[in-house]
This record gives sequence, C-alpha cells and structure tokens, in this order.
Amino acid sequence: RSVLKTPLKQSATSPSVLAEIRPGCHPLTTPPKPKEIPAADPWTPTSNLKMLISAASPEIRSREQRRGLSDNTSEVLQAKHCLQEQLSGDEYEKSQPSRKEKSLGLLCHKFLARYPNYPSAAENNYICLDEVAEELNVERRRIYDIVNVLESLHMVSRLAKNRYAWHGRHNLAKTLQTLKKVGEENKYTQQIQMIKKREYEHEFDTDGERNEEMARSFGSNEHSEMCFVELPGMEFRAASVNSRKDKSLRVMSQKFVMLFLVSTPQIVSLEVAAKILIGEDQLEDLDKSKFKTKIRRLYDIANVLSSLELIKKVHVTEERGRKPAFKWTGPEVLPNVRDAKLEATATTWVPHISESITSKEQCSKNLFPSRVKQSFTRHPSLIKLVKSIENDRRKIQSAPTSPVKISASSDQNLSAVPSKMPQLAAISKHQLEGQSKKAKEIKMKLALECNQSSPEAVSKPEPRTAPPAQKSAPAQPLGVLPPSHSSVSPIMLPHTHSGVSYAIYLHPSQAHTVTTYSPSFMLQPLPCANVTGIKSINSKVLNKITTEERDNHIAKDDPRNSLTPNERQTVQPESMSHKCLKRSQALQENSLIKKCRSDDKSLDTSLTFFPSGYLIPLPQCTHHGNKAGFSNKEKAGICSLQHTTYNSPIAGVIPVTASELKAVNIPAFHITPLNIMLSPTSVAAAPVLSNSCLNSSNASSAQTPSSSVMNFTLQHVGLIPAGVQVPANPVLQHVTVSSKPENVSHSSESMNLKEEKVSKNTLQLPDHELNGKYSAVTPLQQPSVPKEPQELQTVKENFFRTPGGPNTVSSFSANSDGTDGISQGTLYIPQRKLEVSED
DNA sequence: TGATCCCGCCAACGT
DNA sequence: ACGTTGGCGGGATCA
Repeated sequence: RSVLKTPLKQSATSPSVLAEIRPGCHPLTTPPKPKEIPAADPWTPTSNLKMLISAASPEIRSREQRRGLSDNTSEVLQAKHCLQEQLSGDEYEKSQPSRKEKSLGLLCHKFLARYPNYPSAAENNYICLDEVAEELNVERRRIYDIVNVLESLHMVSRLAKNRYAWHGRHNLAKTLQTLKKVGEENKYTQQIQMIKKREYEHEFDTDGERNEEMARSFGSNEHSEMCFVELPGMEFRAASVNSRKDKSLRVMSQKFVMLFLVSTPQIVSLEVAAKILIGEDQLEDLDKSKFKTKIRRLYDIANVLSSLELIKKVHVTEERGRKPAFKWTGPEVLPNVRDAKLEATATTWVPHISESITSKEQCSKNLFPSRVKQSFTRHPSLIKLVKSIENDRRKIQSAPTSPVKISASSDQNLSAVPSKMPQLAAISKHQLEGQSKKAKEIKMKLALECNQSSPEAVSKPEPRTAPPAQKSAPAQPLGVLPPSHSSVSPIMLPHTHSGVSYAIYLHPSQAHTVTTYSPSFMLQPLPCANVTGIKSINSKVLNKITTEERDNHIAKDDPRNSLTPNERQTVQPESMSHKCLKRSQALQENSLIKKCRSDDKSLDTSLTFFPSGYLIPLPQCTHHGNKAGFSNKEKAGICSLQHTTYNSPIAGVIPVTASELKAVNIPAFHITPLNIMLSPTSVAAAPVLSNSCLNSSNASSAQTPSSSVMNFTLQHVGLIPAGVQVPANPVLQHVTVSSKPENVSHSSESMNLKEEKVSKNTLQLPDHELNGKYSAVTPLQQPSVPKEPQELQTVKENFFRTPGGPNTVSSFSANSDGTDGISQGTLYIPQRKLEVSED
C-alpha cells in the first residue's frame, strides 16, 4: 500500500492541469499529479488560489489548456484574467495538486457545478458516474462518496447502475423536514444532551449515563433500525437499486443532518455526532478504532454538506478545549406540522411549493406514521416492485440519453463555494470568468435551444422585452404559481445564508449606489448583524472581523483581478458573486422550471396537474400521486420522460413562442454571469429589457468583459438573476444599477465585510422581512415570479416596485425599517454559550 | 502533534 | 467472472 500512496500517482505528464485530462483515461487512474512542479510556493495562499481556480473552472480550463502549463502562483492571478478572455494562460495551472486540490469538498463543488440547483424536468438530469468521474478526473470511488451523501438528501436518486438522476435542491426542503422529524422522533436532541453531559461532567457520572441510556433506549433502539429515510416520492428508489444495506454513508449522512436539525444551536461537533451515530448502532462502546473511522466518515460527509453550503466548519470551545464542529447553514427547517404556518409566513412560497409541503406532510405521515422506522425502511416486497419499476425506467430512459450536457456549462454553481477558504472568493472570480466561458457555451446551447435566437440578440430581444413586462401575465406559469411567487426554493434559500446574503448584498450595494437609501439601510443591517449573529462576540471583534474580511476581500480583489478600483463593487462581488451566481443559476433553473411548467401546461394538463411537477423532479412528483408510491413513481418517471421530450422542443420554441415564457426562460439562462456582464453594456443600450439577458449573453459570448466589467457583472449577476427571474423588472434594476457605478462604492464594501461572517444572520432577516413585506406589497408580481428564491425575487421586486426604480432601495429601506425582520433575525443566532469560531 | 481526510484495497452485490 | 458499490482504515497532509 505504501506504494499506492499519493506520491505514486503519476505525476507525470502535464504538470499543471491535471485535471481534466481528457485522454480518455477512463480508468480511474488518477491523473498525473503535477505536484512536482515547483510552483513557486508550495502553499502560499496564492497557491491555494491557484488550486481553487483550477478547481473552479476545471473543465474550461482543461479544454483550453490540455497541455501542460506552467505554474506560477503569481500567474495565477493573471491566469484568472486570462481566463476571462479565454484562458489563454495555460501557465497558470496551479502548482501542485496538493491534497487540498483533491479534497472531497473541492471535488464536490466541481460536481455540483455541473448541475443546476433546481433542474427543470426537461433537462437531462441524469448523472453518469463514469462520465463524471472521468470528467472530474477522479476515481469513481470518490464520486460515490459524493453521490451517497447527495442521495441521502434526495438530491439525486439512483436510477440504475452507473446512473443517477439529479434532482437538485427541489426536494431538499422536504427532505430536511423529514429528517428533522425523524431526528426528533429519535430523540436525538436528548441523546446529544446526554453525550454532552457526560463529556462535560466527566464520563464518570453514571447518572448522566443512565439518563443517556434511557434516552437511548428510547430513541436509539427504535431508531437503531432506522434505515434510510426516504421521501414520499423517492421511496423505493434509493434502496431499491442498491440492495446493499445502506449502511453507512447514506444513513450516516442523514443522521448527521438530523443532528443539526434537532439541535438548538444547530452546531454539532464531530465527536458528539460520532458518538451518537455509533451509539445507535451499538450501545456505545467507545471503540477507538470505530470512533476514529466514524469520524473519518463524518468528515467525508461534512465536506459534501459543506459544499452544499448546508453546514460550515466551526470550532466550538468548551471546557475541554476547542473541538471541531459544524454549524448548520442550510435553510431553516420548519416543523412539519407547521406547514400551514410556514405557508402563512412564507406566503411567498410558490403554489407548487405549498403543495409540495402539504403533500410532504402527507407523505411524511405515510412515511413516518407515528413510528418512524418502518416507514423509512422499505419493505422487501416493495423493493421488488421498485426494482421492477426502476428497470422499466432504465429502459425507458436509456433511450433518451441524448441529454445535452450542461455539465461543463454549469459552472455557475461553482460560486457556491463554501465559506471555507477565504480564497474561495478568488476562486469565485475565477469561476466567474470561467463561467463566462462556460456561460458562453451555455449560451450557445441555450441559443440553440431557443432557436438559436440570433446570437446577438443581445441588445434587443424585442419579443422578450414585452414579455417581461407581461410577466405579470404569466398566466400560464403564473397560473401555476399564483401568488406566492416565489419559489419553492424560497424556503430553503431564504433561510440559507447564501440566499440571504444574496439578497442583502444586492440590495445594499445597489441601494448604496443608488443613494440615500443605502445609508440607512446599511446601517441597520450592520448593527443587526452584530447583534444577532454574534452576541457573544464583541462589537470589536465584529469590527475586526469585518475589517479583516474586508482586507481579505480587498486583497483578493486587488491581486487577482486587479480590477479597476472603480468597481469596488467587485469586492463584494466576490463573495457575492458566488452567491449571485448561484442565484443566477437558481434563477435560471427556475426559469427553466417555469418553462417546463409552461410547457407542461401547454402540453398537458397532467403535468399541470402537478404543480410541483414543474419544479419537482419526477420522484418528487409523487406528491401528487400521494397514494401509490410506485405508481406515482412510475408515473413520475414517465412524466419526466415526457417532460424531457416536451421540454426540449418547447425550450427551443419558447423563445419564439410565448413571449412570456420566453422572457422567463431566456432570462434565466442569461442569468449567467456573462450575461450579466454584458448586461451593463447592453443594458445601457437597451436598458429596459429583461431580454437584455439574451443580448447580454450574446454579447458576453462575443466579447469578454473587462475586469471592471467583471465586477459589475458580478453584482449584476446577482441582480440579474433576480431580475431575470422576474421578467420585466429585473432588467430594469440591473440597468439602473449598472448605470451607476458609484453605487458600489464603500458602503458596499462595508456591507461585504459584514456579510461574510456576521451578515449571514442579519442578512437573512432583512430578506425575510422584505419577502413578507414584499409579498404583502406586491402580490401581483409574485405570481409572475415563479420560483425564484424568494430573496432574489424580493430584491428584484423591491427594485422594481420602488417607484424610483433602483431607488427602490429607499423603499427597500423603508420596508427594511421594519426591523421586525431583525427580530426574526435574532432567531438565527444566538449562537450559543459555546463559542464558535468560524474559520 | 492532532486534525483532516485521501487513497485505494477488497468485500459485498449485481448482472 | 466480471463490474459496480462502497466500507474501511492506513497513513499522508495540513495546520
């Protein structure tokens, strides 16, 4: 084995790019590790950046650079720039592939980048493990690690051998609710407490242990059997294919997530998690090796969850000392029961969502009647059925494999990078650039789909423009999604820091730029953030942090992009950019979804039938057909197939056909950073149109934006997405924003800083508020807006709404002033007695 | 050092 | 018999 060790990997060939070698080395052989290359520093931050960058835009890079490249850290930055254009620089290849580069987290990001968070039914949502492994240049084994975790969240489901279906985050909310419920039933909370007690109190106290045992017997025993938690829609699937007992990863992942969902601070230390997980299976026996192994697995899972931005690493300082832990950063999960409440609060939810919820409830009931375990576990007989069904599906699906791969294009997601490395921001930029390329590709694809609307339509999407305005008209889509406008995702997104952050950032920065608004707005948010987020932490700390972050950002920015100062905006953009990108993606996705929906509607009532259907992948469709799981599934499968077919055609048509649809759809696509980038310019030319998106996209494709443009773009991206989603309005916003370079300015920076750590909490609040307000204020729009993440929508809306257009900000602030949101914010955090240090 | 966690052997499964 | 999954833990890396 010694041999095997890392060193062995071939290093070989091309030093740099290892990644994406396309040589066809299917065989897992890991690509040559370039390590040797002396890239300047082994591990300077820059080197990390390089890595990140490479990671970020692997595909693109790989393509362009297939050959080797040189390496220089310094070059990295340049490389980034180069990337924008094309990647000319091969040189940059990062230096060594150090371990980090190979990290599961990074790999996961790459993986996730290939797929939209909210895939439409139409898209080819299937995942071929071999392909992925090859493309990502990793051993298949690693892909399993990722997929297994994703599967535990029902973000993917196994279809067949080597094949998985990608569901993205459509099911996430539901899954999390379910997991939470199960976790509650398992009394994880108590178990956690018990364990903590012991630890704290010394293991000695028997009493504590007893209690613990009590709890255990209660929960764990029952649960011990708890297998894989399935969603209504997905029920059989998961298990069906892999008969292999879902022993660990999957289940472990679910349990791990449950721990977060049931624990109040939402912070779980690895140690506790490991103990609980072990405990369940066997009364705890502190078996060291076992414990160690468990920890290892948890790291694996944590890395994936981190990539999903559901958790982030923190350190909890306790009496004992600092312990590694993870903090839940994913969406808030509401209690199942409360669905109604949720709906109420989150009026924003899109209809389909609501349905999903309700259905979910039902499902949950079914799944987890009173007793969790059985429900979760599949019955053997069922399994058979499932299998047969699956087989059928496979057959069916096998036929249609023509999927267009978005994979490469999807980089957008890249941005999603977790908070982890500060460098990520840099990466994000890179990614952005890379994305631009990809975006181009995507655009291309989209264009194709869209009839290939003239590439340059950029400036004028005539038809579309109208549509956006019409968005209100969204009759079709809207019909489906009436009031709540927002999205399914909203729940998830909003809560999610990411979502929040987006919203916040966008608003603030823009707002700032806009003017007056910014000040007030800014001010509020910050304080809030401080208050909420870091109670324990002193204001000083906060400030310090912020400053640090700021510095970091700046530093990053400077070095890398060396963007023009003007665009200070960029600064935020980095972090923002990721988010924005994501959002944009989300938006796109949403748009896609919308398309699908529209298509569906047009196509069939049946589809229409499933409100959720649009959004939700087949599996999910089950909601609709609550009754029989399989039949549903089958149906779902069928539906999906149909959808795909429909969609593709429709998609192509869309642009042409329904203006509305077009608008929606297109924008979404355009959302890509490139678009954004372009947009400014294009916008200037044709400010109003949402259509601009198309144009922008085209334009972008045509030309690469300057670095400054990049900056704007980033912001815009965030904006755009939002705008995009919403047909008409968004565009405007962007335009306005873009028009005002100033806006970015300082205020934005400050905002940015805050954002990073503190902000999340605070940020969220505002969004929520906004959302609520928003919804209240402009119900109409909502309908138009389909599923965007609420935040985005809200943002957009705000902009839109505000009479002043961008000024909306002011309105925004006004809304925001409802500190109520803040109060909510408080929710977020009281991080806890323990000190949590992020890092 | 301890915290992370990559790597890939090899068994369980499937076909 | 061979390919796919993925449990598992050594030991390399990182911090």
